[in-house]
Amino acid sequence: MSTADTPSASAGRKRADVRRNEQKLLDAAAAVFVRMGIDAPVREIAAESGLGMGTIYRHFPTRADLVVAVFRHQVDALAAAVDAAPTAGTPYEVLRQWVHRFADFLVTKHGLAEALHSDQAGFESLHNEFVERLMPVLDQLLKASAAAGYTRSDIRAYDFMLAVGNLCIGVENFPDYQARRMIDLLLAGLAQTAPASTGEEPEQRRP
Amino acid sequence: MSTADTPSASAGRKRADVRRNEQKLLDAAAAVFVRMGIDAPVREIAAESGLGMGTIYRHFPTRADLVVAVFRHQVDALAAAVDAAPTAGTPYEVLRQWVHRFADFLVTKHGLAEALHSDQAGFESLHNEFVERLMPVLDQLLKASAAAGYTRSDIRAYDFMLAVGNLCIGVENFPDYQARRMIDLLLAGLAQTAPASTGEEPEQRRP
DNA sequence: CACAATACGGAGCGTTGCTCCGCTTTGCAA
DNA sequence: TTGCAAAGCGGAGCAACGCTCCGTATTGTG
Repeated sequence: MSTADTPSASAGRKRADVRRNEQKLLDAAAAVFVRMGIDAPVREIAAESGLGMGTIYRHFPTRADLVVAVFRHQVDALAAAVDAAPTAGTPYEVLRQWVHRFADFLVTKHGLAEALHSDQAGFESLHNEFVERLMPVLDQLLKASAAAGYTRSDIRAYDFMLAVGNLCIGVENFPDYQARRMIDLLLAGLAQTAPASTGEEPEQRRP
Repeated sequence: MSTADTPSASAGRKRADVRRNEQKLLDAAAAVFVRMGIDAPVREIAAESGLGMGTIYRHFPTRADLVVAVFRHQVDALAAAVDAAPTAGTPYEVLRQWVHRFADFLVTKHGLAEALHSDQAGFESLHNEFVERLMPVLDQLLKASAAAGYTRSDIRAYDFMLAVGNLCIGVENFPDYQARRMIDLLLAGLAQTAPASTGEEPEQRRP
């Protein structure tokens, strides 16, 4: 549990009830998202939190903003993961592992992947949040892998990120669909030299 | 224009007004889908057709059924394309071209790709229609290409079809996203031998 | 031409995301 | 402690959606 992060965004001098309610909201939303998925009605979150609709919408102007807030620290963790990783293999392997972690994150949040690419009004903020936080990381991984000669260098991080996100769509509704396999296929398409399934050749120079 | 197919489904002895209205509905729906996308309100289609809500829902129990009916002949054409094609290259090239045609179809119908993988109630029929009609074709293409040694043989048509469909999601809302490139990447991942960007080596035996 | 069978129309239901404004709570200053 | 603006809260209400229901109109056959 403890799904929402610290008092976080704007710890600056706020009324006590505001901080308290923001936390309540984040906790309630997190619980409801787990129980009913990202698409849960706002009223449900209001009920869970014991607060009113108005309160929700003052704290988070749109449903998407609430979603962003709930998952922000997990997105941060994902963004930070690239530094923390002790280079556990070739750049390609590092890229590969990060992509899978990204996919796991999307898949475990019911409906997140779908929402990310939704045309629903207001959901651009969700898209933007992900792009802003995660694309630089992916770009870095892609460039490193390409520079070391493992993968093509003509693939934009933006496209690749959206693609991976897209491939995660439908895992819930169509249990037969094996998103992981398809992500691996995409990664295989990226590799330009050896399949590099087990990176055992650190003979490439790295920048 | 002429987006709806023949009197088609159930030409069997029906009241004249029924046939007439079904056609009106299909034409109106096709027009509205082009103008406002797949997600257009049913009321809009009712207005366009000059008919009432009740009529729509008697002919097509759910919005998804209407969508299926409108695009059925295009799906048929896609399914038939594989036979018509005079084997314009290696099996891999044939597969590749068909996949791109499939993608083009999805992309040009605003919101179709999204709807295909939606969890919205009633939209399973859309999914099913596509899987039933198109998966056998794709399976055949995949098997042919694999048998000729061009591509991996461990990829299921179902997964691959959903993946390609998924990659088409978001083209409308995020103009920067290059779905085609990502589909090519997936196809590249499928190839296990040469990149085969221009199939010029017909030295593989074919069954 | 009459009349049963069939189909139509659109008001209405339940559900959404989001807004609006009268009422309550808070925390500083007296 | 207490008074009182400023700030925040609650939930009825609005518009839009998919879909249903049933009184009325249309059809085609005896």
